[in-house]
Amino acid sequence: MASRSSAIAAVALEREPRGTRRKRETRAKLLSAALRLMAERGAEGVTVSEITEAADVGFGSFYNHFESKDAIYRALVDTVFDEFADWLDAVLKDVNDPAEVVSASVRHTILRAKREPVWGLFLIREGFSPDAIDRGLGLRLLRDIKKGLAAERFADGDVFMYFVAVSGTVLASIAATSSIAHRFSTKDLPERCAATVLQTLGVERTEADEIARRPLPSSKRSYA
Amino acid sequence: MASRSSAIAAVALEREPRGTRRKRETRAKLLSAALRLMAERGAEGVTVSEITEAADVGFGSFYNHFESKDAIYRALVDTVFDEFADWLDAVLKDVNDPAEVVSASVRHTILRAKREPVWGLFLIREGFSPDAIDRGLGLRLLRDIKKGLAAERFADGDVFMYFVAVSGTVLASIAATSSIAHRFSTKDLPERCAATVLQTLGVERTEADEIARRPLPSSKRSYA
DNA sequence: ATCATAACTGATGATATTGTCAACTATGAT
DNA sequence: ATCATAGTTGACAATATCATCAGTTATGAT
Repeated sequence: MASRSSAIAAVALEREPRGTRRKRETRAKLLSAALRLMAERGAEGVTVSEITEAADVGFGSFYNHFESKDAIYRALVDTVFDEFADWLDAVLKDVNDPAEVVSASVRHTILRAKREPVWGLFLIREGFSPDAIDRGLGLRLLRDIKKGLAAERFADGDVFMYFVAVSGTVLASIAATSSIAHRFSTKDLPERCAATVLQTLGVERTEADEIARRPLPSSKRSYA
Repeated sequence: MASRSSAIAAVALEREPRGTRRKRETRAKLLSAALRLMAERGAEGVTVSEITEAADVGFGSFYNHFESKDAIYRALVDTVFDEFADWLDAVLKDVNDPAEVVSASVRHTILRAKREPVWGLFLIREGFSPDAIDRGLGLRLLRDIKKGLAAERFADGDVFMYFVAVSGTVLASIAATSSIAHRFSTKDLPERCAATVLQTLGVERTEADEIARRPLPSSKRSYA
């Protein structure tokens, strides 16, 4: 085990010099700390020194990687919204039924929010900001809804309303988990949310339930 | 017309001494300025001096009314979420059909967000914050959904999912208006959103469309 | 008209935050 | 082993923000 992991480390070293790795890790620590703090208190409510302290790096290091607080925030939005959309595309590239694509996307999103509450918090906090909808996750959803309509898989209807209904329902599901949810069960929330969304898109109730419970196409690879 | 309104003003003066009115107006100016600034930049991203400057009152006046930035923010949440819920209750008190209550609530909410974009911005910015769902608007919606289920007006289903679907769809409608909406028409958005929401609750499509287009019970009185 | 009270005001000192920089350390090439 | 380079670091000065307070103005009762 030890020899195996050091062999892996050796290979990694060969590909990526220590210096480069060190820099990348500092940047990653800053991004991760900023994600947590900004999700909890909002982008503006966090100071640079709080970020560097939480990341356990020197104050000055921040400015080696980002020119301002706003810059790290923008980098964060890119990471959260775009990288996850790319990951979804990779995981679901072989799924042909648009209904199943939407269902699996919804489930993966809610699952990740549950596994990484900070990620979920950031998603709901920034998901409605005017310049955030028009990005990775949103564009991807719009595309899938159009596909489903073209294939007559969804009931003939209003693309725009379908889009806001699906995105809004998913975000609200995640948000409600940490507020009123104490009075409700959130067991099987990914599946229940997927089923509700499919019904809104006009899929028959029993079929919606069935699709929402299918084995979830997944991946061993981490999100980013 | 002029004599009528000055008569009203005279009565108001009699009931409310100038001093009291002055104080109330200062407070109102502060709240209104804070609403605009916090909606645009987030609660934490605004300074007290920015608020007093925008409100056109002295810096020190702020602390006559609120003990901190956080205090004015909380007062704002109360205003936005609770007063509007009370207003909705007053306007819709004579409507008996739960489907029509939900439809009219949805339409009024979107209409107000359109008339007062700052109000809408604040609603979507704070509507998902963990302690904001569990307030006026949210509790009211929950109550109406339960009523509709008890009356078997909505399809038998998951109260929690119904709640998040309706609230999420409304918030996302408002949010999308100022982002991706440039590629879609938002004509009749209140009605389209109400119809979508009713369908999600299990109301038949043609009936949902009809309810969503009924004359909207309204009121001459302002919201607050 | 006079006065006590309530509300407003901006200057002030205390504190917090920012962005820069010169010194320091780790890295990897020679 | 030596050295140039890249990356890290915290101290520092400049600036921003906060909360208080003593002085001012408006109000309304006598």
